[in-house]
Amino acid sequence: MATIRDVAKSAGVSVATVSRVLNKKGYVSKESEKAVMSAIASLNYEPNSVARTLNNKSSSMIGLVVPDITNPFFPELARAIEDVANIYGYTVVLCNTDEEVKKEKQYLHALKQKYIDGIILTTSSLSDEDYSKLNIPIVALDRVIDDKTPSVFSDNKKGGEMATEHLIANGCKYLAHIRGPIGVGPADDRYEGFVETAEKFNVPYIVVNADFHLDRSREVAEELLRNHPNIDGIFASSDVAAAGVMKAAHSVGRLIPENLNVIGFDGIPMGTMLTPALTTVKQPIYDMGALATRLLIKQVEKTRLDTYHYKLETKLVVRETTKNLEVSHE
Amino acid sequence: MATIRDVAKSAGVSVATVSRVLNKKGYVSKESEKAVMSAIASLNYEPNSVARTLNNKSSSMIGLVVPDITNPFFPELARAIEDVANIYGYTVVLCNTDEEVKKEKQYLHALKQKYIDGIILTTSSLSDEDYSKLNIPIVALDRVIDDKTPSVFSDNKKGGEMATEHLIANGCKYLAHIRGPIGVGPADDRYEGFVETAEKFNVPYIVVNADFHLDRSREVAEELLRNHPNIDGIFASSDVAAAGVMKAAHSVGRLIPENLNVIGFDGIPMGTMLTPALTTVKQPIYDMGALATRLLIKQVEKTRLDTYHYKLETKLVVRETTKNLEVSHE
DNA sequence: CTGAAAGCGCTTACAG
DNA sequence: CTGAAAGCGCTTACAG
Repeated sequence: MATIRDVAKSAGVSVATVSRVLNKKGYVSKESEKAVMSAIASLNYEPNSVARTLNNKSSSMIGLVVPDITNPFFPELARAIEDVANIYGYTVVLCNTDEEVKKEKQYLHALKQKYIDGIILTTSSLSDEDYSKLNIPIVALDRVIDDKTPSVFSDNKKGGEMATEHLIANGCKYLAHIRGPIGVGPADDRYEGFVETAEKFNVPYIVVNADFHLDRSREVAEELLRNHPNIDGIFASSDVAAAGVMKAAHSVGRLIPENLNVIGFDGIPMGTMLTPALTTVKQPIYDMGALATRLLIKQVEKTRLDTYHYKLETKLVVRETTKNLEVSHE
Repeated sequence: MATIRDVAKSAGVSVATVSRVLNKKGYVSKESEKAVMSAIASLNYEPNSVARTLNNKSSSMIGLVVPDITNPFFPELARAIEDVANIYGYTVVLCNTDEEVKKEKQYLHALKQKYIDGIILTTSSLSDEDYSKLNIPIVALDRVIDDKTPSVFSDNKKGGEMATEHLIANGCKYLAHIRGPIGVGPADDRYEGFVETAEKFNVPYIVVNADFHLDRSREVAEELLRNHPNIDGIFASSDVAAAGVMKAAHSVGRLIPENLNVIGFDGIPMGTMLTPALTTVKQPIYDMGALATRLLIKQVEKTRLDTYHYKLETKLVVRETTKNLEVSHE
């Protein structure tokens, strides 16, 4: 492969001059530029990015840290991130941490060694100072780390309210919430939205704890439905949990939506694949990923951010697991 | 950050000696080694991987090229790849190509610039020579590129046979196959397995063309079920397509599995989330990814491969969308 | 067993 | 506007 020396020689100039035209930096006479350009073309020269990285301490790579790409919430996020990274000439390194501190540390470390330019964190097992000690631009996605770290997340509380209002508007008289993991910000916010709305409208409700996973949600939902057969509206804290609720309803012989409304949260593609298709509160997943990446790149390129925290709107997507129970009773 | 010079100075040796202990290469006296080790520890020194890469022309990174990580077949593959890459000290760069030649070329190019050590391809839009010209170790995953490129894939034909046999064993008298995209190897093989088995057992069948996507599969399945109401067993070429079939069945009022058996292919997690849970032919997705990565790393580290092409077994996973129709009629 | 030196392929003050 | 030289932080013949 041709190097910058080869180009310099072939163009009859110094490597410094070649470097200048490569980077469009500093003065270069028209003639020199021409000579360099044609040398580059004829030698099929491409600057070596590793050598550049070593000098610039910048690799044009960003790291994406997720708990587990297998969780259906993340692929779309990853796609968005990669898409906009690609537009700006960055490449993305994928890291699954399983929320393990050790793995996360190890990855952040490895990324730093590689002069990674920035990191998008969708998990945060470490302490704030661990992150700031890293001294690499970070954007928090689907969570908030601290005030100084830019973050992108959706309005989970309002989403919880929307879900609950929808159930109530549909005539549900006894609500339940399959709550996500306690202590996880988005899950807590959705819970709050649920509780406040149910109370605001004076509708009785029950909350049961689960995680975001299918099996656990299914179990608790089944028990819930058996013990409280008059529940007629369930808000699950994630779409996957809602799928578990649907299975539970099937087990106990409840018909969705005819005598049980179910609504999820997230808006992942799986929801459309269910039968009946899942009504949900959709987060703008792709937009979240895209925005986070833009913010990160801005930081990398030292552009001042005007806003640090972006709360994006969620949207009610009515599909087939909810319907107006009063109308249907007629 | 401390550099190798700092360590050398602090240990009272030359950088060459430090480098030797770092790489466990060449002779170093016990004493020098000790001095270096403690200098490393006290300075908290870590070798700079970019500088190493520049020298070694090896980055300890591998590229993963997928059409779209959002396709639910890929996250598990990506996870497996990242897991084993991590074990061997490699990091993975994610590239979505949308099967576009231009994007793929651009990525392969960028990866090469970064001295990427190897590439796993789950797509192959380019010509064989484009790949060999790259001159980077490659492993083909879920497809075959050519004889000299190691590949990992599952036994799609046999999988198709298993699916079909299962339907027949369940007493299905009139079969249909929702075929995947024509010309895509795995889809073609599943199709062949279906046709041969149906003919072998002399069971009438219909094949309709679709892609691997939900909507198209749903459409063709709905039309199929309307026009041929006596179809009682459908083999869909992917789990996502099977989800489409389930929606179609629901639309036309067919009950699964009571009077329509449905079986998918892939074994992605979504299948378990459906109600009823999807019977499927499971590919060993994680194992495929893991094996491909091991093969790639072997090549990178110049270990001779004894086998180039690995065809892995698929497995029938009976869940809730199939049951013996004859028994149920009693 | 060890060090001085060249080299990986760039970038960037500095002097002119 | 341009080039010689130092430097980014390592590795690796080579000579001793």
